[in-house]
Amino acid sequence: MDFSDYLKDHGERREFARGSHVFRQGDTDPSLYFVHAGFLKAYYVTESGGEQIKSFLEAGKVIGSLTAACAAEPATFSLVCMEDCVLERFSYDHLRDVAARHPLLSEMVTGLLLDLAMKKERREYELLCLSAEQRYQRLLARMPELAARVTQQDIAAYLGITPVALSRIKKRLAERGA
Amino acid sequence: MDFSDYLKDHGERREFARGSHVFRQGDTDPSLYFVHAGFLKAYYVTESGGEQIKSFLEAGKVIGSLTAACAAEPATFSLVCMEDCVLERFSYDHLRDVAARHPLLSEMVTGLLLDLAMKKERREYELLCLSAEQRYQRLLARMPELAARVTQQDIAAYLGITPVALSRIKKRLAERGA
DNA sequence: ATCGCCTCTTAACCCAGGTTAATGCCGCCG
DNA sequence: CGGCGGCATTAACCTGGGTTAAGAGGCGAT
Repeated sequence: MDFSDYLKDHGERREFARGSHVFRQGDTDPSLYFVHAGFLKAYYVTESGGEQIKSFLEAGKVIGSLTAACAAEPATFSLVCMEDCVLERFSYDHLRDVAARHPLLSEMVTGLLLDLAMKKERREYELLCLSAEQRYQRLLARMPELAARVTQQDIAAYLGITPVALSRIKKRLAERGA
Repeated sequence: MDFSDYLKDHGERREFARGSHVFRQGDTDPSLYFVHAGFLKAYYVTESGGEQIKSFLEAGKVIGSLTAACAAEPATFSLVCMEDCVLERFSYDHLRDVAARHPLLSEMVTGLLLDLAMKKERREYELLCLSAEQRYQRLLARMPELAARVTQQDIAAYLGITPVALSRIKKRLAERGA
């Protein structure tokens, strides 16, 4: 039994329209979601009302609130669809139960967590050690299709800056590059 | 078999003097380390030569380079002892092998990864959404003993700012608080 | 004791990014 | 068709943090 078998047996297929929320910051939805198709963003709302983007999710990714799924605490971020999406809903607790009897699945779970931890670590490095300009260039290198798919506002919110600052950065790069 | 049993059977006890490195950025040491006693810092060296601290490690924590342990790539950070340390060295691959036959241990491994992922996520949130001043206050709240154990330079490097900026922040807080 | 080294603080100046606001553009809706 | 709302860009001004440098303890070594 591998992950796609598990989803076939125990996943609940759910469709979301562009713009609709899967869950919101503060909700206690303990589900995880596998992205079949579509494109989503996970974002924090800061106390001053600003929106900062935690990550973009494309087909093939798994997403959900760790705090809600594993610690029974409210989600620290919101998840919204930027395109029409097809998700497969499942429960982390249930997956772990089943994985306990299926080595292949179990390996996949630790692989998932490992992958998540490494991604977060890379993001930590970028936020801690790189300038906004360097983060922008890395983002373009890693997700070249992103520029077409999302607004400058969202790219800025991912980088942790304002759209105004991003516009300045692009101008700087264009001048230096040309 | 639980984790302390595993360490007893398969861990290699190693002692490090204050100031010595366990591994350095770029090394390919695939080991993980359990901290028996002491205090360490994990830090990145940026291209401009600056030092940014990824995390502080106290007794009871597990640390190692994910990239080196799981992806056979060089470590992205260095690990140095800030006090004399006693570590227990083990291999992630081996632990996973053994865990495959010991449910308790296996649960402990996923718990470890989960804990790591949640910590990284919190740090990501702080770096993305909070000001240096807010990060400083949170750090004090979370690790009140830290101020005594490390220098202002290290606290600043953890926050992602310079010691000069940290000094200014403390002055601001003192003036506002008084 | 004193020298040297290191840490912390403070000040002066600089720069990246935040804020606000104006402009132009595009797409949508009536 | 015209109007309107959202997005991107640009400019002007402000602010937090970086940089450099100076001075003030603290402390171990000679």
